[in-house]
Amino acid sequence: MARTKDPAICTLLIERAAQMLRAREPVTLRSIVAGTGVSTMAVYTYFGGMDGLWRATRQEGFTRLAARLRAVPLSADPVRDLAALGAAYLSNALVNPDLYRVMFDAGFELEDPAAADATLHCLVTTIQRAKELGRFRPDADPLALATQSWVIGHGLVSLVTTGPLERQALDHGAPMLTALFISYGDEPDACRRSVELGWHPYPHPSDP
Amino acid sequence: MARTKDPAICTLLIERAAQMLRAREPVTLRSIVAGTGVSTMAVYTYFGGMDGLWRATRQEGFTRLAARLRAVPLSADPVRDLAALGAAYLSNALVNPDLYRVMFDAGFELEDPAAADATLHCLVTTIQRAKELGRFRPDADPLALATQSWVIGHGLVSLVTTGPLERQALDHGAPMLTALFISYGDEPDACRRSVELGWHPYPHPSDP
DNA sequence: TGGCTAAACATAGCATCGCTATGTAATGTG
DNA sequence: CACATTACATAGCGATGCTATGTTTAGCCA
Repeated sequence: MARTKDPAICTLLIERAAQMLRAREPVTLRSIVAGTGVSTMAVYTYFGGMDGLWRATRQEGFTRLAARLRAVPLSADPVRDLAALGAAYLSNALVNPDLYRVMFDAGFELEDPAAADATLHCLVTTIQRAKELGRFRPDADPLALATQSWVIGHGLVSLVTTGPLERQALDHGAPMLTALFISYGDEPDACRRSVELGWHPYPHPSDP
Repeated sequence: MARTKDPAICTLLIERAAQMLRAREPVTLRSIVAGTGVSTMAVYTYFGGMDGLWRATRQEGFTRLAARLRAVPLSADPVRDLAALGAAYLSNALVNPDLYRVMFDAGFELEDPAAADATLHCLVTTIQRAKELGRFRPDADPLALATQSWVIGHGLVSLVTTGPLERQALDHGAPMLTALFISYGDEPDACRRSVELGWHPYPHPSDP
């Protein structure tokens, strides 16, 4: 055989793309490799072209999202945790809005589709836990509820980051999730308390 | 003065852009004017560049959406009508998914912002009507409920058209809207009936 | 250990992109 | 009817993503 690909360069290019994305600079083939010492061909040997680099960047976005969701401290109250997970979802998207946009760009394809499923599964297990504690109806479909929570989170983030809604509109998340959870059988008063406890809609300034 | 701009050419260019968008062809300056007899400069005299043409296309998207919402037949049941409006929103986005994507692209700016507000106002008036009939609580905020309905519709459409969710996931719209309306005070059984009556999630093959 | 092979990487150039500078034709007005 | 102003065509510029080609380096086996 011959030389082996340097994984450091691979992550360097993705990191640089994400960084330029956040800086609102145009992400072009030549601007990415400028200053790194590597040539434009690296993008092709590593990712097969710009499309591949966008795909890898999308994957990076899901990786960061998964890390952020995994960092949410879980409690004995799964409904509170669901709200906390939703808030973390919003927080992640607001910290890297451009990375989030790339994640859901046209031509949605990942090299590792399990990464996207993992984030949903994170919600599903928490919903399952809520069911076992009798917070939701026994016949509640965890995947359906997880999907509907996702729809709310994505709808909010998407409309806020692209402009039509003000940042303050994120506050709608709490009552919307509350309405959704109640429709799945949770007791209204307890649900409101739990969601209020878990809901922290505004992002930390930190950015992992 | 001198020659006056030909509005026919203006609409022709927008129409062509929307058509190429739907055909999944790359929308480039030269490909747009190819075959029309007009030169590339027309895009600059009419729209000031490609950005202006995208902005005009975005506006066209809102115009079509408004027409579709206005075409929804209203009934004596405003909650039914809300569901019908939501379904029409989904229908419009599914018929022209690429036009819909352009509408909410980064750099959200319209030459006529009232067009976007008009669609929301369409929901607000129906919600107001529901309040007057006692379907929602007297202290319900119509704009908040309209915004939250929008979030659900946009979240669904966005996740379905970009890939992560299957088309069948649109069925989540009805229970989500039901949960939302109930949280605003509607009587559960009546709400379910109304939403079911108004909900037609799948688009007509026609495309105005 | 050393030579062969294949993969990683650099360089140069191509087609095409959006855009602008410049020239021409057409139209409304005095 | 002549002029000035605007619409539109043509040509070309810098920059884009990508590819063809050459060079260098790393791994395998005799």
